[in-house]
Amino acid sequence: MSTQKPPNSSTHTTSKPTQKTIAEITGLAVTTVSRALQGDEKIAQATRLRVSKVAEEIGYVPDRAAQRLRTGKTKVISLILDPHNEILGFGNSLITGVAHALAGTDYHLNVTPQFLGGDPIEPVEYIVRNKLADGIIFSRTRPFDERVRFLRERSFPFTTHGRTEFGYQHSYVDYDNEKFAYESVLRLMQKGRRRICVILPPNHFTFHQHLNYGYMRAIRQEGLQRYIPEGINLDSDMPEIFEWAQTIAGTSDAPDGFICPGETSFLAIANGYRQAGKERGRDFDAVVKSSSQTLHQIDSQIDNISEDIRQAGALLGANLLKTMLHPDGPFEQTIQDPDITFPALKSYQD
Amino acid sequence: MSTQKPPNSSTHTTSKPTQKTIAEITGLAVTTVSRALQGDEKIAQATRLRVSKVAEEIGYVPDRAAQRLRTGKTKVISLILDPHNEILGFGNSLITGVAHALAGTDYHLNVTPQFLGGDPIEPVEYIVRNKLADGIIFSRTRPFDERVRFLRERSFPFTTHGRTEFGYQHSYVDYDNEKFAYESVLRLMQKGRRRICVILPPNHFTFHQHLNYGYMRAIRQEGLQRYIPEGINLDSDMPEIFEWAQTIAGTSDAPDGFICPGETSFLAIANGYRQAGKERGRDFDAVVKSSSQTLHQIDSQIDNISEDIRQAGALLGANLLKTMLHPDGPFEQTIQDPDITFPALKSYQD
DNA sequence: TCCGATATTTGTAACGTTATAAGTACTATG
DNA sequence: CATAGTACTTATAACGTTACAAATATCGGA
Repeated sequence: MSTQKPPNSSTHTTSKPTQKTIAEITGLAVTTVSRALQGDEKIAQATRLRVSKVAEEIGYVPDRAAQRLRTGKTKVISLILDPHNEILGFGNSLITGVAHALAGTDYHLNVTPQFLGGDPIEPVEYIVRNKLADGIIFSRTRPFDERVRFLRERSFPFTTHGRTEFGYQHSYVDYDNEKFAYESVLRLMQKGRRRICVILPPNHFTFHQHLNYGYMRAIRQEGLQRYIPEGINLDSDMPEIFEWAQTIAGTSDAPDGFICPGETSFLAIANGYRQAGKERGRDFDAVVKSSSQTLHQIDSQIDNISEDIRQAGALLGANLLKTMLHPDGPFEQTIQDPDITFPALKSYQD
Repeated sequence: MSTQKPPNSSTHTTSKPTQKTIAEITGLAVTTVSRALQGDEKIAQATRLRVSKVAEEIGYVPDRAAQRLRTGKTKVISLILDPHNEILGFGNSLITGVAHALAGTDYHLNVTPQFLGGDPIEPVEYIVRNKLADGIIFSRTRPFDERVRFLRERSFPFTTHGRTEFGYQHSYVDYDNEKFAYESVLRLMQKGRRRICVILPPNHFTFHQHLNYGYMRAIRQEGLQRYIPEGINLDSDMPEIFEWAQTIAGTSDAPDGFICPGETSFLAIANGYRQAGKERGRDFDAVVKSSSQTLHQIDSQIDNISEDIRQAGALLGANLLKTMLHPDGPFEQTIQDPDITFPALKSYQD
């Protein structure tokens, strides 16, 4: 038994296998291995098969840093999330949806936190500056969103959750908040409510406008009185909303119907009213927008209009992938239709 | 004016500045620039200053892919998050905390989703396999956690939220759930409650044991009857808990005190009891563990014991950084003390 | 003036991958 | 049998950074 080491034997002992390892095993050149792994048609099918089999056997995984350095592509999609509490589980649902869209591709999902109170442009600038991703997804879009402008100027691929009001187009996924608000008013009227209040998001968000339009359209059409709280919005802390609700519950023109585009605002309002001796179903009703069936199942009297956040995430991911594949293709724009399935009114006679 | 291009003129037009650009401007070698930027003491201070000034001016940012390829370090910390709804805003708080700990270092935070129902080892294996991070943080730790074993075997740096029961040690941050449960029982007794029920997490989690120990210690000490629901746990859906609560509320030995290690379980229980005609404060009381002050501020009668998740994140980040810096140093182990500050009992006479 | 010590800078190679251009072998055609 | 085409493979260089070894300059002392 010889202890001598042949001069050209590479010591693939425990070190991570690379294309070089595959090349040595198969006797091919590294270039061939690389192209075979990419599925290049110019490489004989037999070779491609052999290479991928060996790769599989030795547990080869491409070095993303090297790929990234060479190609300039990070193969990463960044999802920017800010910690608003509007809809329970919003972040997780969105993540799950995007991850679902990315499954099967070689793209990784990277979640970048948007700090409370921080400028929304910051994480975007940071990602572009350091080339941390090939594409960006963000939410809470504004009519003239700085981030959209910034990314457009640099031709950096992105998709937004929510629309803008710029003259030019871009890829987005949005929910038909106008319809949600409109239908909510009608539903509350069906239940005999006349003093209908809507909780709006801060007015710098585009979906503030949409909710407002839908609400006002129904209010005017039905000849009702507009009731939009001042000082309170969808992003207010629960205690703030709670206190406000408790206060107004005692007034003579207290609302008897609420449109809550999120669960937390509803919970705070219901608690505030209850503290003031008012009961839901008897003294007031509400239509709540939620992503899960949670609230609805706890109390079937709460009218629930669903916004499928997970689906929104999946659409955002798919739209972004398309946008990156065809930079000059059409803009992928999707509007989600509210799922309006109210329980029959007769059930209230029980 | 000559239109001829000197042979060696590099065209630093609009292309991204690199160390080479700095080298050309300063007349130094690329190596010198690299070492100057690293703050190497062997480089003259004057040079270091000049280099960093030029770098600043031309907007140089290091190419992370190149650094990563060369050094093998990703400079990324991965936080694995699963979408449990136990404590409201758990994920966001944890992210914020870790990000805070990482601010000022050159580490990036990468959030990896743990899919519901997926094997917890999967994201860990994926990260290690593809070398997507230098360190990992995860939560929901189990007594003999597969992930801990996996990472230990490979000497991959990590910190956990929650302890294990392995013979060997590792870095962690945990909350004193034993104390939380114990103190909760005492508090409910103070309020005159005797049939005290605790909602426990699934029993494969370590903090199930801790909560159980604390609860049982107090129960035995006070000579009470143990009340632990079957079929329901902290991870059950709200509707499930709601239904369970509604059912037991009607029984003769219905609990009059609840220990809820999370807000959602409390909300479901309170709703279930209310549906059965029972009111909190009159028919039952609860001690709730929460991260925000939300619930407590909505209703001051809810006794709240706080778990500072944001701080936990900051500690996890700090612990992990230390662990990575001193791989053979002592294990960083931190236990968070519950913040027990109940409102005075006399306030209930109002 | 020469020597060694100290301070500072530099050239070379490499991390793992892929784009480009260039090669080789085989087959069909005239 | 030369030639052109086809099918496939390969050598070379480069992405931007840093580790290592080597070079150069500066200075005090004998």
